[in-house]
Amino acid sequence: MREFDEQLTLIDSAQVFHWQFLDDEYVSIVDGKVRTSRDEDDFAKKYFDDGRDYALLKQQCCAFPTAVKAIDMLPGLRVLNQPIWEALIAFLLSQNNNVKRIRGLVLGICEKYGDRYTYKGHTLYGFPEPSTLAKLDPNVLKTQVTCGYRAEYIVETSKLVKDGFPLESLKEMEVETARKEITRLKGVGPKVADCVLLFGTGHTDAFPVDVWVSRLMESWFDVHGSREYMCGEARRLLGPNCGLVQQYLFHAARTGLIEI
DNA sequence: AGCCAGGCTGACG
DNA sequence: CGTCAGCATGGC
Repeated sequence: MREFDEQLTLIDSAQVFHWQFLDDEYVSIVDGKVRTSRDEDDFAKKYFDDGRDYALLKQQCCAFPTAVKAIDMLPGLRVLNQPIWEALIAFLLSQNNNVKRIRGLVLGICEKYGDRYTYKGHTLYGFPEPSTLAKLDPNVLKTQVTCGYRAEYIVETSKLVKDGFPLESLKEMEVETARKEITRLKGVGPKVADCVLLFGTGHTDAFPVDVWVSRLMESWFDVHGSREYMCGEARRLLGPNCGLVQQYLFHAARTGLIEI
């Protein structure tokens, strides 16, 4: 029996956008299959990050009271290991956007172009394949999903992935190498890259800096400068699991749990 | 009503 | 190398 905060991790944390609470359980289509938070197969163990010592995280950043506080205030928050493709599309849509709308866009792209599934009388939709999105006219996508200028990023990226862009091999690379590689995709800058690496390839040392993290780095850690600089400082200060810590910090800041 | 959102691109110094 | 307008859309 897995113990973690499902509402927090799967719905509220903004690391994934296509889970739903139906009847009495959390359900999604992940990698082409119906998944629930109660699954106990090997895929689920990896996806839900079973086996990680989350208590150890606190120890690793014990020099930083606010980090410890954030971790203490959010017990049961986990960092998922998502399929890279799904994380990539979701975070392409996320840029310069708010969480509520990102969820709508991700669900929209699944409903419009993904396979349909039936689970206990509910209809669910999976992520569309790269080849499916690669065929779309960006203007049509823009009309059907209202993702604005991001439509071109989605289609361009889908074409490259369909034609063999090696997403899986990112897992074997050092963060900086993987980062450089994935930012070749149009619409993938430093921040989106770090989200894909943190949530999709298991790079726990990827440290996404968005507007919230930028603010919190200044006020909680007294780190000032460009987002790239903050990124490096975070790794230096918080260590090789700084990405996992980021998730606690981000949520604490964004929800106002801890005052910026 | 107007600023903001899990930013990026391309242009220009 | 750093800076910056422009970008689509909707939440609040």
